[in-house]
Amino acid sequence: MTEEQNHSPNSAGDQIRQIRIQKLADLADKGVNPYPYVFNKTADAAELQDKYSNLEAGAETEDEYSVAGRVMAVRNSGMFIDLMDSSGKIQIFSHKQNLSEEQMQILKLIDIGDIVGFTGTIRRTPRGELSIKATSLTMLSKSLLPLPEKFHGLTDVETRYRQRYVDMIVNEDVRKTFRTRSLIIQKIREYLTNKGFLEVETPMLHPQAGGANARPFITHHNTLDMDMFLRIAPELYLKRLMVGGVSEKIFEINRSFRNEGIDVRHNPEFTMMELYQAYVDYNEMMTLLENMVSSVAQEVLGTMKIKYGDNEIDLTPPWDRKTMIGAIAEKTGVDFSTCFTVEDAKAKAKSLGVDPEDCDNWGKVIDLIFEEKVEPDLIQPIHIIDYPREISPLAKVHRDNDRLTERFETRINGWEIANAFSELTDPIDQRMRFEAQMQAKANGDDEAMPIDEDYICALEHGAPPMGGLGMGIDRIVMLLTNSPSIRDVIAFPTLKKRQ
RNA sequence: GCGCCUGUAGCUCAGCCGGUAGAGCAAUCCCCUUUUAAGGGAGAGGUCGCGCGUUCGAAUCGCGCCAGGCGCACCA
Repeated sequence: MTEEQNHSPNSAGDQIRQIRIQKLADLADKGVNPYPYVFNKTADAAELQDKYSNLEAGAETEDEYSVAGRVMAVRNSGMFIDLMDSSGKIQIFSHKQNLSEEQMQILKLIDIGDIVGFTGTIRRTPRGELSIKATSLTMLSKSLLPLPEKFHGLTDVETRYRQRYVDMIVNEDVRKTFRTRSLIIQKIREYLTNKGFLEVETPMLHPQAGGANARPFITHHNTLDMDMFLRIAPELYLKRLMVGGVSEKIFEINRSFRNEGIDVRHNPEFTMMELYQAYVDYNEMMTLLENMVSSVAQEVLGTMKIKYGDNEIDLTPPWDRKTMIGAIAEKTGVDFSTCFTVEDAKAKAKSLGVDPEDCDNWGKVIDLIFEEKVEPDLIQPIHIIDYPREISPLAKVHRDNDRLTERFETRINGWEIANAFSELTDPIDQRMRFEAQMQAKANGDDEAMPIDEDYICALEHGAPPMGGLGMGIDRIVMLLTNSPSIRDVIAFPTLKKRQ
């Protein structure tokens, strides 16, 4: 945001800023660089709070430390300062007995929001607050703009997202969420590398968008003079790597982009983990997923029983498994395993109060009924298995039923958090699946996958049988941090440009 | 894309059956000087999201636009 947008001339904000710019000049007059290069910090706030937790009120020590952080509150004309670093807070006690006249002058120029370093001895005040009795102070960064109010903080949702740095300064919960996000991803990485998976990277710029049913972002490469697509999934490239055989177990954690609606569970760019393992099927993927997610929860939160909103969710494996058709039969009493035609399926859908108008095949009808009748009630973790062939163009046909595929989607709290298959490795079948997608596209399905000739070529060189799994990282983070919106777990969520 | 709600000082909010704006915090100056939402005093700070209309007069009423939230649609 530019200064012009943020501060109209003569506004209160601009006055505050002008006063602080004057303080920069005052500091310069005293020979102080308000933006120096280094500071020798010797302790974190939390470290000291922990180390001196048994120090009695009123006790003084000779132990000297240098701390640094952001000034969050000033009391008694600067005698007491709450200093916050990324670990926590500690109080600074600045008395004229302990500071030079020059230092006292600089103290007067400190504002809430400045980053300052203090050196001094540890004491606990008579009122019980652990403090650094300052013997020197160092301005480390003069802030020019005021922070939100100390009591109510920043609550305006738009400002929180647009100026996330302010949100983070003021709201400890936000900082904590992003630390937890980082830890979750680190633990997933650890889990997979410990199991022998190799982390790889594949292109984000694709000549055509594939690997999922979604509308892509289109961009243009000038020198090549060709349109390119931001990837909607890494899937087809990861399976090319499996053909190549760099490793029999690979994974990628990175961004995908989908040009679709934005809501509490969708951001145009989002983070997915996809993994592939040779010589196993989707059953192994279910086991791997539930073991991985539950152990990550255990490591990050110390428990497998998590709270999300009003729900208590138990991630302890094994998770429930139901076939899609079985789950529908259980919920509605209608058995689609003996229903073979689109017309028959549509008639059954209507009898259940579901409108199947846009469904042009059996599989889509089943999927629609599942979404409307079964999905909303799936709070506890569950693998929904054996999806219809028509809606699963990259999954191997089910070994016992050629109308279905060996595919599952895992749902937690009603959300799809993972999608996995026994990967389709038969190049002849894959070509037919792509052709069926092209037919769907011709019939108006603008999210149908285009045929990827090079991918088929890769399969024609021979891909090992393999299980593959995709997992939405943002949604896992939402669950493990009890965040109601995906924007709470993405540092800088996509927002419309201000005009 | 559709529906509902929101937008007033840097921040958090009043004011909204029309008479051109208030509080607390932050900031400024003074007092106080072992406080912790420190305290006391004084003064300052505003194109009331933007535009057009109705009206003698609009933060307030109407229409349009912008931005955000929630729900629906699409999707992971």
